[in-house]
This record gives sequence, structure tokens and C-alpha cells, in this order.
Amino acid sequence: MLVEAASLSDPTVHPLGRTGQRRYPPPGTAGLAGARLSFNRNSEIYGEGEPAAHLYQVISGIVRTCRFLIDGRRQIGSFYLPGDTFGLETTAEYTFSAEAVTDVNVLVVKRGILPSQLWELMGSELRRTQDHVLLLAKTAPERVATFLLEMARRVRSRDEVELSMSRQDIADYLGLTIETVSRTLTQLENESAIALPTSKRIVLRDRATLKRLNS
Amino acid sequence: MLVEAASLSDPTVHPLGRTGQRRYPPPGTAGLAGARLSFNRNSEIYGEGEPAAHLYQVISGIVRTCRFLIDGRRQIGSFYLPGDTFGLETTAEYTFSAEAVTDVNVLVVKRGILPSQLWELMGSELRRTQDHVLLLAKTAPERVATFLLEMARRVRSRDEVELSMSRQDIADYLGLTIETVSRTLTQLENESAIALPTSKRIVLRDRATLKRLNS
DNA sequence: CGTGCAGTTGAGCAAATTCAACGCTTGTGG
DNA sequence: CCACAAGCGTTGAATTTGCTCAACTGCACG
Repeated sequence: MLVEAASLSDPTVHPLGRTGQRRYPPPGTAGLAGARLSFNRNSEIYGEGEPAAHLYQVISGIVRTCRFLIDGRRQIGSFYLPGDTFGLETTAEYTFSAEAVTDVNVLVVKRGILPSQLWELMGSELRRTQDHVLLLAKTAPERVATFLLEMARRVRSRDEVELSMSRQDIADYLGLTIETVSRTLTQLENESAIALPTSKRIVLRDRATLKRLNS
Repeated sequence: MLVEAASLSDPTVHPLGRTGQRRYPPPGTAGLAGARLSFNRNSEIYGEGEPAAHLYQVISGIVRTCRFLIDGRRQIGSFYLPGDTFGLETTAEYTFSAEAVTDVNVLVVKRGILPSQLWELMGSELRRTQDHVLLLAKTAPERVATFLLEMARRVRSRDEVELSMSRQDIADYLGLTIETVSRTLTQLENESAIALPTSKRIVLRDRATLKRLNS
């Protein structure tokens, strides 16, 4: 991990874990501002159970948050793309760990967060998680199609998506195995719904088919 | 839908519930104030897509929130027990519909909500939903065991739980079919992990086994 | 005493997982 | 530059899990 700006030990961290406290920053400090950090692929940004001291905004790269069952099964909560903010917690400790899917640059957000921004952030977290629950009610092809459409929407891509994360990451997000993800992608390709120029690059050829699966 | 006129003597069942008498709220409702409403079993409290005008607190009975996929599959988001608050939304419209699992009395909360209370509420919604995602990563016996332990915890019951909701409700919450729920309960009973004096009443006989499944 | 509904149980089936093998890419050292 | 190992992804076969369909039971309510 590489620190490019201010120190993390700075004690003026906004106490995000606490509720009922309303701190309004002085005018002019609104917006996201803080130290910039780099993380290597697959390194941990923070761990489940650690004090939830910071908020992070993705500058470049992709971040995943995940939780584990005791036997090692992993559930990925979300992927965060550039511009997304992660690390918002309602408790004193992180309930998920956050890891770098690719090499990542993040901005540590220490202050200057308005309550309205926090509210907005929490709202999008909640909606994302609710959609995730609905996704897990679907069949394998439906989950994969939903995932592809979601990723295409989030990267504002017309019809091509770069899946930077591994098949294992996708599988743990969708609640499937890597084999099922792989087979489903192949099947979608055979149906001409998508094309797979490389294993990480996906062309959406027939959005209608995908949307139908999306339910 | 909110019904203003009280008509307790009216024996006909209003499709969207009927009003009840005003009473003093039960303990634990400090800060929340509003009209009290009654809804009959299986009536809709509000629908997905309606303007999210109100917050509700359960006084008595059980409420479920749910969403549907286009083909009719239903996903239950949460069950709300007495004391729980539901209807908190981050958008202008409800993303779930809310229905009465049993006959229900609720308090409509229109104002008097502090930002800190809203924050707390949103936080518990988020945590609940995150736990739901993790639950859906589990096997059928694990899901059922987790559900039983959660319900027992929430009703603060030593070792007996009244499952007021139907098997279909449980199945749609756990992402299983009623047959699988039924079979799993039978299996747990055969393993002496639980007892089923009636189909709706469950005795937790061996929490250790259930907790092991809970992962 | 039927009728209807909720829940249970059984048999067969389908979907997804597991286990295993294989291919393709990537990176490394000779 | 090539050889080779390691990791990731794909594919196939067997297995398991949970689902579908169907029958049956118990119970509440007329």
C-alpha cells in the first residue's frame, strides 16, 4: 500500500460509526477530499471486524467487498468501480472486508462529507443490496445476464464490458460456482446473446435476450 | 392506503385493511407518533411503486415486505415483528410492497422522526439485507436453521418460536420451495434438533446443532 | 360430514455442483 | 528465444441438491 498524501493517523477522522451526531463541515470543505492510496491486486484494503474509520472513493481499478462463512465459502457483497464510494458502515466495525480486484487507487475520505451525502450513499448501498437479494432468487442464466447488464450499465458501455474480476469473483458474487459461470457464458455465446473475444471481454450482442433473462 | 374513518362494527373485509381504535402506543415507541391502523391478514399495507409517504411501526402482528419477478416469483425482503419499523425508503417510491402476514396493528409515523433515528433505522435495514444475502449463499438446512435462530432471537424466546407466517412465506424468504422447507424441518426434527408440536410452533431442542448449521 | 386449504411425503426430474481432465495464457529461468 | 510450470478458464461425466408434480393427511370451517 502506497501513501501519497496525508497521514492515516490523522486524528481528525469523521466518526462515521456513530449515529445521532450531526457535524456540518464549514463551507468550502464539502466534497470528497483526503489521502490518496494505492493497493496492489488482491491486497486487502481493510478487514472484516476492523474499526470502520474511513470511507474510500475508487479513483481507478475495481474493489470487492466480501464476507466469509466459517467453512470458507465467500460471498462478495459488491464490486466498486471508479467513482463509487465504499466503506460506509453503520456499526463501529467493518462487516465486510474490502480487497483490490485489480491494482487500485483510492481516495481516503476523512471529512467534508455532508449528512445528505452520507444519506445518499447509505441509500445506494441499501438499494444495491436489495437488488442483490433479488438476484440470488434467480436461476444461473438469469443471474449471469443480470450481472452483465448491470456491469454494462455501470461502465456506461454501449455493448462491450471488460470483466476485470476473475471467474471466482463473479461466482462468489452470483452465488454460483466458476464452472457454472463459465458454462453459462458459453451457452449465452452459443445463443448469440453475447460474444467472448477474450475470456475477460464480453460483447453484448443481443440485449433483448439478456433483458428477458433479467426478468 | 390510509383509511380515516373507524368502523369497527363493519363486519365486511376491506381489501386494503380497516382502521382500528386509537390507543396509547406500547412501550418502546418514544419519539414516534401518528395514527394507528389495522390491517387484516394478507391485506396490502402499501404497494411497490406507490409514493413512499409514510413510515410504519408494528404494534402487533407480523408484516412482510416483498418484490416480484416478472414471471411471478416472489422474494420476501423481511419480516417485521412488533416494535420493528418498516417503510423506510431512499427513493420517492416504495421498492417493496408491504403486506400483513397476520392481522396487524401499525402506527403510522409521519413526523417526529429525528435524523439520528432515521439513520439508525436505515442502518438496521442495511444490516438485515446484508445478512439476507449471506443467508442465500447457504444450503437449505443452513438457511432453515439460520431462520429459526433469527426468529427465536427476535422474539426473545428461550426455546420456542411461533411461526405465524405460512410455509410459502418462509420459502419465499429463504429462496426455497415449501416442500424443501417442510422436508428440512422434518429432517431437523428427526435429528432431534427441533420439535414440531404443531406445524406453526417450533421448539428448539438442540441449539448447538442449529448453530453449527448457522455457520 | 363434506369441502377446502395448508402442510407433508414420495417419486422422478432438472439444475447446479463436484470431481477430473484438458487447453490456453502468462511469467520465469535456462 | 524456448521450455516449462503455474494459474485461470473451459469442458465433460458423475453426483447431489433442490425442484416439480402428484398424492395424501390433518385440520378448520361451513
